[in-house]
Amino acid sequence: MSSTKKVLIVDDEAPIREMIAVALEMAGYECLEAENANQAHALIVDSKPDMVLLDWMMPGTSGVDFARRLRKDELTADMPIIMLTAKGEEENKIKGLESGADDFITKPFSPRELVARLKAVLRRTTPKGVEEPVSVDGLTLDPISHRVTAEGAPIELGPTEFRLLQFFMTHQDRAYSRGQLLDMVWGGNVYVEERTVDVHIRRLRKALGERHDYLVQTVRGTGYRFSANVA
Amino acid sequence: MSSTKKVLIVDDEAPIREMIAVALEMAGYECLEAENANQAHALIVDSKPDMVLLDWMMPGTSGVDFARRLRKDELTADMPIIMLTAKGEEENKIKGLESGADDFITKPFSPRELVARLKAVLRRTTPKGVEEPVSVDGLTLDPISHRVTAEGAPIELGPTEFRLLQFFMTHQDRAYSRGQLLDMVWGGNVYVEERTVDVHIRRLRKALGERHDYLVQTVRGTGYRFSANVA
DNA sequence: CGTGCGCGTCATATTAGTGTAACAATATTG
DNA sequence: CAATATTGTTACACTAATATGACGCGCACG
Repeated sequence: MSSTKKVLIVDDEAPIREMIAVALEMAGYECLEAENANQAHALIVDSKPDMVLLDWMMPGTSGVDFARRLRKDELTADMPIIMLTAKGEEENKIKGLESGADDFITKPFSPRELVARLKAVLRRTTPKGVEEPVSVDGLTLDPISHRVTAEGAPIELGPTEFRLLQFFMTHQDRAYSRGQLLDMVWGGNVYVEERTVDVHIRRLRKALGERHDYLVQTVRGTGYRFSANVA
Repeated sequence: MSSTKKVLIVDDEAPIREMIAVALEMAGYECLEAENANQAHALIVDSKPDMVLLDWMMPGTSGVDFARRLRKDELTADMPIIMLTAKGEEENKIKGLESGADDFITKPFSPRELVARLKAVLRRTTPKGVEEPVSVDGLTLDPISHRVTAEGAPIELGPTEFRLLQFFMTHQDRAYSRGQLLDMVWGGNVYVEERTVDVHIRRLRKALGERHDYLVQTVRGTGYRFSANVA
């Protein structure tokens, strides 16, 4: 589990992106850059960064619009966003936060401030459901220790099954198509057969054993669902 | 699926277009072809494809320019675009994304990859309608979890019955002919006996049980109706 | 440079869902 | 009430969708 966080910087001015990137890299972050909304979107689905630094003013789709767009799509809905804006536009702050930004920084800012805020947001958003253990009917998944147990007894899972189960446990009672599962669990830029999902479902069920395999439910003609309720 | 997607292939080399078209048609897409920007533009306005496959290198207006042009026109601004380019031109990738392409494939590519990418792009650009649960007299259908319950107790439905019920619950108090139901629930381009509808109505009623089967009402000489009010 | 493990794909088995036809029941018409 | 039109029911062959087991490949680790 790589603990280096990926940050996507979206700004139309290359020098600014560069400056920020340097600051962040010195602080141990990995940086991606995009100069407009479309490019940013492509990179997000592609590389799944851990957070987005978004310039307020951009030609084409503005930062706010883009943030809103990200919030709407489930795939990116919980992506942390920090808005960057020029000074003296306090009223924008309102709109920025409304649009779903997690924080707001006005230029000019010091690298130290940026890193500090970023850390804060990351600390605040990352543990949200991501680092907390989840458990259902005696089945527990602990993201921190990367372990799954049934009534305390450990369950062996391959990496993919683990991610799959983690996704399921954090998105219960929802039917997902194989395609959606591929997007969410495998990642945006892998191209595998949809049937592969079946196989991993199978492996997951087998690993869960009779006691818990009812949780992974088939929704015929649609996909799969994880739920503690039968049928 | 219900609606077959139309894909416009723009490339100046006919054999390549043909190859791509064959691959896509096998995967169940409908294909349009154009060999230059003008022709492509005409087809776009004319047939409104769901996405465009655009060759990077073309005589006349190049792929990038054309993409830009599409992005500028409001009518075509959100048309998904996948760029095709020759290998070993990584820096083009940047420009491709800049110009607004949603994805980028370098030749040579396998048909499988092409189809997979296409699917992915289509999946993430097709906005999913926000689906709220509907409920009538204790009967609830939740599109998200893909579940139907009567007073909380789950009801088993096959895919077709599910769609049928979903259609009914979102179009209540209105009589539909069997033909209309076939169009709406089965999809426009399938040929099945109209009496098949009767059978599925029967199955639906049976699944709903005595408690709720009154909701599905026969309109003699016309078809069926879903309503909480008794006729 | 083997070796083992996890992953993706295939081929095959299994099961669930569909459409049709045939017959029963019920309404409609005159 | 008979004759006819329409809908309800059921059984069944057929198809589509999912489950399962096996295989080979690539990669990390020794």
